[in-house]
Amino acid sequence: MSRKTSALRKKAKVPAAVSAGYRKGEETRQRILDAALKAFGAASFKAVTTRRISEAADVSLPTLQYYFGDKEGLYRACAETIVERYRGHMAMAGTRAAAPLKTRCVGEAARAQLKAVIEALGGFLVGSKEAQLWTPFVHRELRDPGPAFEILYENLWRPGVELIARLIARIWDRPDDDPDARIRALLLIFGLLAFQPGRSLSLRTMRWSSIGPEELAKVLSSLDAQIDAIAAPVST
Amino acid sequence: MSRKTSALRKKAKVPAAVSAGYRKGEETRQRILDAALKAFGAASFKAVTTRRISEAADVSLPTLQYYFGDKEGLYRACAETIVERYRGHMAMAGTRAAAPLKTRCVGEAARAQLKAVIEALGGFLVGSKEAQLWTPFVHRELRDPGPAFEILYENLWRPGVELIARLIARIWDRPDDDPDARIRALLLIFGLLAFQPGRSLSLRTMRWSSIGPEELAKVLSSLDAQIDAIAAPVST
DNA sequence: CTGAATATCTATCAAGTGATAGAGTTTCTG
DNA sequence: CAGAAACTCTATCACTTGATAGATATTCAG
Repeated sequence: MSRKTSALRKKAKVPAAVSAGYRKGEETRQRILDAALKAFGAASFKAVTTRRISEAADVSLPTLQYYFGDKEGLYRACAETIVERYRGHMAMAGTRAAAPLKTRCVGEAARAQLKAVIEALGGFLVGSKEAQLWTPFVHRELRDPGPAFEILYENLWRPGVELIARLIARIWDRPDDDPDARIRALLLIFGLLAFQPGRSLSLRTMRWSSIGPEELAKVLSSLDAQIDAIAAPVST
Repeated sequence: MSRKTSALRKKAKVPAAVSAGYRKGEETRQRILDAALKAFGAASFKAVTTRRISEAADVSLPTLQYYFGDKEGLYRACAETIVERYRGHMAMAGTRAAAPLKTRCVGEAARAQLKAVIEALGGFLVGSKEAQLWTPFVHRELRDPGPAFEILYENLWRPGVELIARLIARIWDRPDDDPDARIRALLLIFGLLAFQPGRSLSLRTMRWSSIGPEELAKVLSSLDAQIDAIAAPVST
């Protein structure tokens, strides 16, 4: 009877795998997912072939279909996995960051919080080995929306932007959904993204050979300066 | 004998077309190029099929090979075309912007220049109908380098970053190649890019239905504020 | 230990892809 | 008006790709 684990498996035609009773191929499923994550991180949906993934995962081609229905299902599963793992990674920083929103922190307190959030985000994006892998996937999908857009937008992008926009709004002592704060948040985040999705460009521009703690520190310092300089806009 | 027009045509096996003496299919070549530009703008290299391009250009498949050798040649030709047309579009702003570098403009003068450049760039990226088309192409290629990376990097990215970095350096009265200025330039440019390559994300975030003159003005206003806030960094 | 559910494999398919061969058609030079 | 060069087309190939069929192996509850 094999009940589907989580969400509906695309066409549900082959709910397959990871049933209730006994499992063992769960490991296989994970192996495939890892290979897919790496592959889709490195190239576009079309450019990645299911065959190569199956080879990397050391399974036979049909095994992919068995576990994920079709290529798109696998792709979607990757997005879900990223969201899950991201939550794990940012748990600490996330808690530390979401809290002050409930609190009545404004002005300088918000500014400090914002710096902390940016630092955490920067540290994750640049420092984490896994992020290195997902980032291309996430941004490729976000920039030209595909089957996984909604998942990533709702669970990664939106919460992130929302958080930062609110903190900026608090610095200005404005309502949480202030449009100017949103713009500012976008500018800030995309700036940071220069050093991850845009890493290859930044490396060349800066004549760095890699972005380590030292380089990251310089970037964060620049971002801090930018945050320090955030003052209430002239008009709305 | 048909001598090749410009650069070596990939394998030069089929230098073809656009020879010296008489031509007429130059128009066809252009038609193909336009179709390819649009196609490669909308999807990745792999995702675009030469057939679809040929259909859009209303020619037969082999015609593409005749003019551009192979798919990659066509792709490269697109990059070259973008560079050319970009030069045309930014001629005024470019001249207006490159001049002050020779001049001994510093401090506030440089700041004003920087604003002008950003405004010009923003206006082009968001306003121009063509930019709408190229931007995805350019950034996809720049973010994960393909056959056209060098062309685009050297002719679009590098000059742009260089210009802006220098202007920032002048605001600080620092040497032209100041690393902090470079970082700042990257942050600034990527921020602006939020509203073009990252357009779909920004639209959703801002709850805008499009980015017209009104929206652009708000973005530029925010960028201006950011430029106004550029003060010499604490340390190097 | 047995048998049903699960897991995985070896072909094999049908569709689509980039590219070429080679024959016609048009276009301009002399 | 030749006739050579440029242009464009109709097949057709060789190959890749995602997916399925159907047999086989594995696993675990009882």
